Amino acid sequence: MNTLGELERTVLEHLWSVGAPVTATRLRDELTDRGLALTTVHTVLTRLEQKGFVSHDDSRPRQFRALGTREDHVADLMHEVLGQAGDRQAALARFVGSVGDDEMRMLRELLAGAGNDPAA
Amino acid sequence: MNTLGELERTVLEHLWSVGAPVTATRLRDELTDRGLALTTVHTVLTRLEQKGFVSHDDSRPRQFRALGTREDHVADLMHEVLGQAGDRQAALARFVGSVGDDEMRMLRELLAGAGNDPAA
DNA sequence: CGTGTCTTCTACATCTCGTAGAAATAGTTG
DNA sequence: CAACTATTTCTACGAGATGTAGAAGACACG
Repeated sequence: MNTLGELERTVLEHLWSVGAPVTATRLRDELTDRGLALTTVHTVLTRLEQKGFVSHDDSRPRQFRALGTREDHVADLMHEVLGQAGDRQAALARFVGSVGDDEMRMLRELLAGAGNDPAA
Repeated sequence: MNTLGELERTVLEHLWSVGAPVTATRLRDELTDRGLALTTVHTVLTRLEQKGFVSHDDSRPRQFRALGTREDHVADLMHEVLGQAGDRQAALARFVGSVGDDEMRMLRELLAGAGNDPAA
């Protein structure tokens, strides 16, 4: 399922935050703290691509970009997780029951906005 | 995070569905399809215990039980996942936006029931 | 065409997980 | 209590995932 390693997540996180296509070199330079070799970055990017999180064009210094946003990804994961529950309603209930006040308000607004016609 | 292997999940799933403490022997017998050795079951139970999902008493044929329910677990995971989002609201929005009508209704009811005082 | 860069291949160490044998422990029964 | 059987704990190993990168191949530029 959520099969992403530490480094993979870090790299993907960067791609998400940058929001635009970037080169492997640039990624390596922005992750200086880890002192990674350029090839390492490439390997990770390739794996992320195989997993469907990233894609690259064929321009010379290859440009890598994330497919989808972090929020989309999180929403997807939430659905996957919810799918594991035997009783979805019970799980949702506990989830909703344990969100903070802020989020609770937020949810109400969101639900108010979404197609709110019981008899569509 | 959600670090549970296939077999680990299966066993935990069983513990959840049984709802009561069970012995390793019984677990092995209920998972006949996998033809597991009793020691394998023990190993898995031990690992699940180390991960905080299971506990056992010290009666002779040890009784293992799941800590928490499946729904609680799912709710927890949803929170963990949501925590990964940079913009929680955006993530929640996408999540809510992609739930089916049934779930949507369900959510409305849940929110209606929960402490609904905007100015507590 | 040579040189530095970028990309792809290949490799390896570590960790997790499935799986279980061997050894140690503890009741059970004569 | 001794022999036996059921349990539990230790230890191990193979496969797959992930972090990490060297070596080799492909390219553009002067």
